[in-house]
Amino acid sequence: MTTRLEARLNHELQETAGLSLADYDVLVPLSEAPEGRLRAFELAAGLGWERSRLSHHVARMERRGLVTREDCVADRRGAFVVLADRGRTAIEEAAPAHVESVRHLVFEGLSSEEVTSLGAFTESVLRRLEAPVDDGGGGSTPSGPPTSGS
Amino acid sequence: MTTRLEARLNHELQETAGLSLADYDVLVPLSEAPEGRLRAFELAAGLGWERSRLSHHVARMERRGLVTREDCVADRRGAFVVLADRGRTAIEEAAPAHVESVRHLVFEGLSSEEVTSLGAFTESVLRRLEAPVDDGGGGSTPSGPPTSGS
DNA sequence: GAAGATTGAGACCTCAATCTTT
DNA sequence: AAAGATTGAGGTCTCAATCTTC
Repeated sequence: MTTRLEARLNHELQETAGLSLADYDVLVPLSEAPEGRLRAFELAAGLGWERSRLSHHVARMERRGLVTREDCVADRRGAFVVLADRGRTAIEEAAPAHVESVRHLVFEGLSSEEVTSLGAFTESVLRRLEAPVDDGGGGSTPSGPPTSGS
Repeated sequence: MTTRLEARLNHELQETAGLSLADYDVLVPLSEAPEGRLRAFELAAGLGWERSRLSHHVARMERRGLVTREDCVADRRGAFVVLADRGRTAIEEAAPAHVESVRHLVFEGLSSEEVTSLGAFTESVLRRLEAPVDDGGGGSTPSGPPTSGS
């Protein structure tokens, strides 16, 4: 279900403003940041993305004129991702319809209690995902130290 | 959340039996089908996949010896996807741990009413996704017959 | 022409290696 | 050595042709 939902939202954004869902996810925090700039690692962490993914994605977005990259002077290893005019325009045009679409497809007809319990559910799954991997199926190792292998 | 959940399940399957989640999804219906054979279009429809996606994926799985393709004699346009021995072995080895993993990560601690209402939620979203796209943002078409076009 | 299937191009994501700076 | 970031390779998915058969 979530796969199809994302596909649908992706297509709507594509037709509305020529953005993918991933583009949208990148543009939102940028548009809310002071001066439309964020350090790459902060952006990646906020999105829960790998650095590498952000780097590739920003490269593609840069080619399309949605964002720019700038070197960071304070920490010369670092880089900023900066919202470009085209990016600002695109996100401002896309946002209202996208928000309404999510409301309609996902939240319509849900009571606020249902929304709350849905939120609690996703939180509980996320907690279990953060928890250390306890090997799931093997079963035969009683309680020894984790085998470092493979 | 679903993205991370899928990533986790994907990794566990990979380490358990060298399968991706998509491989698993293909192998399950095959292993339940008579003689381990299904027409490609049935398999695709059952999975909710595009034909093209299935074709690419089956090609990769065939290289790894998990499935085979056979021409259909009754309808010479068609093709069967056939479960190979390696595929049968892989799915039988992977299934128990995978099922347990899903149970643990997703359903653990949920009451049966919560499971029911979660199911109802996903169904209602799916229904809205099936429903004709009503254009979301434009708003200027009053109420005419649905435009037949794309 | 429509249905079943395949193919190639392009976008996307992950992993491991790499480079620079701290 | 560790942190920030980039790069290339390889797997994956979508879209738009294409091919064959109905």
